Amino acid sequence: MDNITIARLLDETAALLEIDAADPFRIRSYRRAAEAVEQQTTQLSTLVAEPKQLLAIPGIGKGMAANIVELVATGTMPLRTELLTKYKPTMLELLRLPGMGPKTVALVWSALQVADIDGLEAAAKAGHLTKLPRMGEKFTTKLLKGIEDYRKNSSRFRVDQAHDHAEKISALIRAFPGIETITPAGSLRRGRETVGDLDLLVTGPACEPDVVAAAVEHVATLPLIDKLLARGQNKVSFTLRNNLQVDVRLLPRASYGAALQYFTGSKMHNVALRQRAIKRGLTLSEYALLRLEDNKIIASESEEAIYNALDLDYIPPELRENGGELEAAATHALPQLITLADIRGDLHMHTDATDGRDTIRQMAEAALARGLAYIAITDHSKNLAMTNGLDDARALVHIQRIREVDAELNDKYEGRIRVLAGIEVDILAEGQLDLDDSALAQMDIVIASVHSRFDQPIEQMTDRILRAIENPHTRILGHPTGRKVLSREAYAVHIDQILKRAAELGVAVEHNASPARADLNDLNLRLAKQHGCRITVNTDAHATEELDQMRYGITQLRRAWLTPADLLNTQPTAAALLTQLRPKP
DNA sequence: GCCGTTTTCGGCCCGACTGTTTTCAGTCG
Repeated sequence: MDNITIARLLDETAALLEIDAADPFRIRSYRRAAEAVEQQTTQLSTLVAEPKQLLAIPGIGKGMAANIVELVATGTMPLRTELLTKYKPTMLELLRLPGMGPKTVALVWSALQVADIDGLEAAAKAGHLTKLPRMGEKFTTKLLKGIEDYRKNSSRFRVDQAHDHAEKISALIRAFPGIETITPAGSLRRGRETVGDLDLLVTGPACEPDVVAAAVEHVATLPLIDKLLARGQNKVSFTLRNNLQVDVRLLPRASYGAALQYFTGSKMHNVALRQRAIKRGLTLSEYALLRLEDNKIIASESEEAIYNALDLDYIPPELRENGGELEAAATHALPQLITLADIRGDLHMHTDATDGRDTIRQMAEAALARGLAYIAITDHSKNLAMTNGLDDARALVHIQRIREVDAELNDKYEGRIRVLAGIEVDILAEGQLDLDDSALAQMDIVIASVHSRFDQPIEQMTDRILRAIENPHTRILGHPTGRKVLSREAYAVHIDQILKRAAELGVAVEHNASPARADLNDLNLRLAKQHGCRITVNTDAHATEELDQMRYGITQLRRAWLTPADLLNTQPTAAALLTQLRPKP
């Protein structure tokens, strides 16, 4: 049993305890243990013979160590087994629906014997829920919408998770001699926020037709395969334990480019490309670009050769959506897309002063190691009580500390990294910020973000954000997307008004690189560019390694055709950046 | 259930917002 599975089972147990109305602190220790297990780099299953080593992990005590030993030995543990006799495992899924917490899940179970999503939907439609305490018309409507959204999204995986799986699988495949290149294709390569399944294209000497069978055998017997779906001459399909489907194709060098092009898509881009080929007397397939009259191979080894043979500049995968990229490539008018190296600073991150894990200095040095020239430390303000958010007094002490670290590092690294002092303030219901102007006046960067749910009337939410950006201290509007309670259409109207006003005021709009916030980001970026907004891409990191999430932000920016000039934090220095922000009042 | 001790048990991140209330429980961040 691997750490991920142990963590999942502990987390599930926590959820079941919640439904069982157990001691909240006991629940929390199961959650914390799950997190701790997930972060471990060594497999705990190799440590169970030495429980002392388990106890060394913070958050794992005697009881939890016994649980882990039991899990590894038997696949389950007594508490979990006991809870599962009282409740159904499908109830865990109900907790993922908006408005459904442990109390409500327990209620519909005891009152209606409803334990899964289909049953809940039926009960809602039949009007059975309104008979229950605290559940009325509005709740039912919202719930049905939530179920619809959940079904739409639950079969897809977030890009960062898909990326991690791709890395893990690739490492295992690469262990086979004669494998040289493994590239994830499909929507992952195009930089979509979510992917349906994972396409891995593999090539190298071991993939040539006469020897490929051995490599196929290696792939079909990988240890992480849950269900083997299909196994052909050069293709293996399987699912992982989390139901992610993986298609691995082993291809000879000669047709690798054509295959990469074909399986990267998108479908619409490929259709348009094949039409272009036919007009030129050529035909494009997953094997090669051929001349129709004599089947002569024109190009197949590389994507560049294929695009060039069709009189096109090379089109980066992120643009392949049939959204004008073919026309632009034909006239040498493709934009010089932003790259990770263009990003010089990151303006949104947290430290151990609130809900981050690392110190100001650690964050700064990690940023320097990633080639950044400046960062802003922007911890939470007091309204986010659960994060230990800063009140005015603590915020002022904190920026004092930031300035000290900035001075120290400025000396130590000769100005190669600068640390700006900031705060991420919360936007309250009436649109006011939750710290005093006198404190905000001391900050280099004030990010105003909504943290509550987007389920109040949308006009009210729009109004709330508009008021917040009118505050002259607001320099950046943080992660404007909220949670996915809104329809795309309603969100478009809402964000359009906000971005228009932000552009007028000179308030920058944040593109949050964290994949957890990726919903609706494409709309934000398109409209922001349209309105001439200043855009900044930030990680919102809570630990040093989360600074690496910048790469996901970059692909989304590339998908929106953004160039370095479209972004604020491509400015070379902190001083240059500050001149680009809305002036302090 | 974990932790750090006053080594035996008390403390453990808290407050805004919603819907259905008629004074608040539940969810969420």
